[in-house]
Amino acid sequence: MKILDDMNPQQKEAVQYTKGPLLILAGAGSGKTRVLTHRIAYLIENDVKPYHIMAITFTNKAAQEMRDRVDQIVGFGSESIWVSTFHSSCVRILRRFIDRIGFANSFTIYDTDDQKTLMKQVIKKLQLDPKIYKERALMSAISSAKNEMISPEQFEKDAGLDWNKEKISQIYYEYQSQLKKNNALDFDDLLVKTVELFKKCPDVLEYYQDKFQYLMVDEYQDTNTVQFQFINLLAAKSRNLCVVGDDDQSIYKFRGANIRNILEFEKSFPDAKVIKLEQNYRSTSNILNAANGVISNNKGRKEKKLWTENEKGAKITFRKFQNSFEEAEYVAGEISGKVGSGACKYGDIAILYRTNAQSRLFEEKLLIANIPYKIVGSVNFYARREVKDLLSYLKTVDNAQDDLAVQRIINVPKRGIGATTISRIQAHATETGMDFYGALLEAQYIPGLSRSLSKVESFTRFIQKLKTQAEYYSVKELLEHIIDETGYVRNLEAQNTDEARARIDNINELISKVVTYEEDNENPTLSGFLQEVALVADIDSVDSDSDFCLLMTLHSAKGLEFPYVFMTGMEDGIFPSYLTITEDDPDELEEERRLCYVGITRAKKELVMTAASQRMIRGETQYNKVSRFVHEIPRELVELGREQDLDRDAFVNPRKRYPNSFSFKPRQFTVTKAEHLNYGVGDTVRHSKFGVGEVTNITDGGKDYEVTVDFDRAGIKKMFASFAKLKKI
DNA sequence: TACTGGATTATTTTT
DNA sequence: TAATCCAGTA
Repeated sequence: MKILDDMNPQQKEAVQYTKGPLLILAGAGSGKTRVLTHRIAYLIENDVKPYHIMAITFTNKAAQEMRDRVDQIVGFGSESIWVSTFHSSCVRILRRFIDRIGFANSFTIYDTDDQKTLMKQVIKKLQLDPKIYKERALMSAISSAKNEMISPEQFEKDAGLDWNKEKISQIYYEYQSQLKKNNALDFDDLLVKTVELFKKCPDVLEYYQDKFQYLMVDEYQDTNTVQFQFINLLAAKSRNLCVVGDDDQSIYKFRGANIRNILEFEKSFPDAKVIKLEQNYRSTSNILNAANGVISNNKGRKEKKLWTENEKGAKITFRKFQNSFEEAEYVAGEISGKVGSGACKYGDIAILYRTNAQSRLFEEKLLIANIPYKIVGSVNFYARREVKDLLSYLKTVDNAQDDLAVQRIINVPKRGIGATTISRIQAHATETGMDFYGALLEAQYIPGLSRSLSKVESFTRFIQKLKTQAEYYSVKELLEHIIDETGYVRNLEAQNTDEARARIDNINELISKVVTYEEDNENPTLSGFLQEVALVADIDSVDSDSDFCLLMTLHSAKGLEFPYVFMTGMEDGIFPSYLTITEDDPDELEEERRLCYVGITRAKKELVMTAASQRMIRGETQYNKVSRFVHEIPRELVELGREQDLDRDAFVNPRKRYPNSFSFKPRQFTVTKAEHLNYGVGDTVRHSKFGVGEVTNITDGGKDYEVTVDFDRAGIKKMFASFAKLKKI
């Protein structure tokens, strides 16, 4: 049978063990995704109906990949398998049944931004001092409570006489009641409400238990208590539960992940079969040994030893720099060198860092070096201001109960409806118990609005008109109509700044996402689009075919692999983070170490680690030592620039530099060449970094056009057309 | 009501 | 550093 071809004995066993609880302890790069996909294929070949199969992955991207791969093996039938993230599975269930626990099925989903806004309103409403009650802290307290399935009632009981906790429980109550009033759920609620639904409505639970007779959970080490309950409830009847995970890769404790879920799986399921996948197919043995060296410093792991038949490969490169600018220049230089020499393409390379803020410098240097790159994470596309504004219009049209959306756009663009007016309307809404939009509709009965009344009325007229149009317009038409009527893009155009242009680009991107959605779905609806959009992560849209260097946090890199990996900012105080070191909590440090392990094991061929002895952190210069994790790599596996780089507390001579760091010679690029350029010699063009300049020369380099531009500010630059994205002006 | 500039403050990681 | 907040002004 071809499903079992090219599999090692453990993998085969995992694929064929389909009945009863199964724990697959899969080390990094041991082919667990392959096992999962082949397991699904195996089930289908053995007459399990695809709609009886559910697989939960960490990202939508992983889900899509899994589906594609199953399709390839089985040939067909993958569409009716549920492959999705915890959150999207829950949304799907709740859309159908949440009315059974008192919500409307058209509920909206609040992202972190919305939660924050709502929390601010709660604090205000309860007349608490925002200096003492920080929304961030409150949100995380409530989120942890939800992850542990603690209701406001329970929270209050647990608080006992603790005055502070008692206060938080009040906030928690109010926060939940506001959500309910807005017919909204936050991310955590998606899980909590689903479990609640299952518990309150046994018939619903039974329906899904019968439906999902074969369950698979990927990245099991990162599940939290609610997720654990969700899975347990679903699997309780069939007991065909297969979980795959690696305790060494558990990196989401801050999000409530409970590592005990995997460590104690055999306690919850005493009859569980355990299969270990310990052969690594991904990395060279040097990389793997470096990873093993680091992770062996952790206590409380499941016993396992990863090994590989792969060749030794290059040593781990470690370079230390005077400051973070040089670090970024070095990385850019190395990338130019590697790609220039034909060793690899841009898409083979990833730059990883601990915090999103670190991406900025790399972005700058890569841009100057003319290296195509993509930043994953930082600000989620759908969280950008212009995108959220437009989505809020759509949400208002779709579900006017969502007060936050209405309030967001009521004065965007400026309509002369100010804070005073809004709070008058809000007061009226609270008094009468109606939602904000409802209050807007009867603005004429609200005293004290005077001059703004007409403005409010013209706003509601506009929205009401949109609502009518929504019935026969496509989502794209509706969106374009909104953009046009509000003059959103025209306003941005008038600003004529780089930032405004970037925003317009994002809006166009949003329109094309709408188009894609409408093309891909048989029954595209406004609600459907909004729902799809609410749960996408930035990583989901990363296309593996495109030739870009990827920049992302170590967390985002989980589940991915790259031939060449740069782990940057390897400094105590950055990674492991300052907080971890100062709090002196061994558990926290172990989590950081696992993160380091995840980073190292992303690399297939070469791993480069860099550090800077001086770094600007929020306007302050910090001096950091080389990360302890670097020291934990067996010394013989590391290739150093200078011997003293690894000496602890070594003094760094600022004059000494690396001669090979800066090699931006013109090179062949492996990018798609534009058919023709929409500018020519003599035209004035704009570059996102260098500003405005005049094109002085264009040569056809075969794979791409090489354009020479004389910039007003930056001087003469030679660049490749497909990446420089010059715009004629 | 809108806008400006100065002060303040926050920082891990994300579905 | 960068985002956000707040007071004062037009």
